[in-house]
Amino acid sequence: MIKNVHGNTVDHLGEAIVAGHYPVGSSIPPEPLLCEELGVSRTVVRESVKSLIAKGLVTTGPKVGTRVQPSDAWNWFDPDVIIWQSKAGLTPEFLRDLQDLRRVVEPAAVRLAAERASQQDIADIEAAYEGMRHAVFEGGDYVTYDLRFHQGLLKACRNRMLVQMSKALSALLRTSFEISTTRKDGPRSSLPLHRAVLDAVIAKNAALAEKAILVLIDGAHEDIEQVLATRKRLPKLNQPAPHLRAA
Amino acid sequence: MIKNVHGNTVDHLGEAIVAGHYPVGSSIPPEPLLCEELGVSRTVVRESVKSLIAKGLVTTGPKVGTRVQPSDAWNWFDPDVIIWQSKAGLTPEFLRDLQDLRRVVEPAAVRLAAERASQQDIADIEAAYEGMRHAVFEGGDYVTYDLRFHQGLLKACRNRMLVQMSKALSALLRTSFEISTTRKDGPRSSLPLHRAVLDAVIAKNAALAEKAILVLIDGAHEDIEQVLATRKRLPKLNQPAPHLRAA
DNA sequence: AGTCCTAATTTTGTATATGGTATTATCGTC
DNA sequence: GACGATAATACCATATACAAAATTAGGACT
Repeated sequence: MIKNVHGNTVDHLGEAIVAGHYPVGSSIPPEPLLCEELGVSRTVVRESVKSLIAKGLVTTGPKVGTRVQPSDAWNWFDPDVIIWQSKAGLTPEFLRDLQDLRRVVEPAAVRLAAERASQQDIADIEAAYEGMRHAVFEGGDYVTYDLRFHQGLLKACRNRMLVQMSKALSALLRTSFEISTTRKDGPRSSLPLHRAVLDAVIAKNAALAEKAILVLIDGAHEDIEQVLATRKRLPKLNQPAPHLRAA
Repeated sequence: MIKNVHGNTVDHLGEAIVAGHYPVGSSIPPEPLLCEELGVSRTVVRESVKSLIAKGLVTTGPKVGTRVQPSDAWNWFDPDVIIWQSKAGLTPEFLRDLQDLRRVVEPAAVRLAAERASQQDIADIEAAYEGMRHAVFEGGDYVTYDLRFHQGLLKACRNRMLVQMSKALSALLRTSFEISTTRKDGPRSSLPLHRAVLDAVIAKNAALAEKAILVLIDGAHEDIEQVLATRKRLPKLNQPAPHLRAA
């Protein structure tokens, strides 16, 4: 799990900031303190902070310190930021935002995919579907293939920005999929829905594909809400603060 | 224009990479070379490279050097990356991707805005519209208010991810607006279209708002294509290579 | 006593030097 | 000719020194 000092430091600081351990607008401990706190050199701290700046999480200035930016200032499509957010905990607001985004992006993307998908794109999606089917009936990693399915759809748009969004969505969807698939019959029941989307894309029927994926998205959201409702601990979980120490 | 050594170095390297000055998959000059080439210390180079890693433009490794990643690996929603791409030149592919994205995001966003916009949101958009009107009839910076108008619409969705997208789109739209508004009657003719969108949002008529903004988007795209057609120099401009030296 | 200007302090910004480590390539041996 | 050890390369990490900038405090003047 250990990679290098820099990566670990960035992750540690990023998680802490996203989790809200440092109040927004205020300064995080100055560099020397972070050094001995994390047991790394100042160079590493500085390079890590530069990475955080690049992701929009903080700003720096002489004497003013390193201030954490308000949450709507940072790059929500950065995979790292999304992973940190997922680790910090899935707030209801976060899930609602994600659901909005899916409903905005995926239907439109599927329309484009239906128009533009190449043979190779369709083959990739088909392979992902096969993986899902295999996982349901004979065991395997369902989530990975589910992700690949949706990524394949986004890739089929042949649009760099939508592909980028698929990368960001992947990090988002992984966490939500892992929740929604805890429903015992979730994967099995969603399988035909995926099939419907794929068939519509193959048939180049944009309208039908859009309709099919909307069913899929809303179903997944419903699953998540049900799962969250059953495992509900706190009605309001703003800072779940798992505070796991990254030794 | 000069800010600090780090920012300039990041910009310089970022622009060079996005502009394609370094072949994809190959290595950029090793750190010592970059130091004397840019006239900065290794510390700055290393911190800058860390920023580029954070934006997904490069990967590093001992001995392998700093390799530029394929273009579909970097964070296209990072404002910096988008600005660099805009500086490097607007390729037809880039404009097509942008047009796709606008058609995907903005109509859906306007639907949400029509449902959720608060009084403050509407007031902000109204103010932006007023700025546009003023710019048209009495002179002023049209593009800035045009941007603010569209940003206001995205903000009205009350969704952090869509807000993030509005930031990215802003960088994109600024360049395209600056092109499309060179058409003498462009702003004047698009003014009523903006008004129609805003009115539909105020009336909470989601369907109408969506229809109105589609007209707006397609009109803008048409303007851009016409302008590009008249100022066409090269049919294929992959690497405009302005190669401006950031002294 | 209040206000403004100046200076000191704190914290980040920049530069340089040094040793370590991992990867790759080359050379030698089997 | 193929495999393994060695050497070179380039990033990884640390330590130190100095500069720049902004805040804060103190002092002087009104």
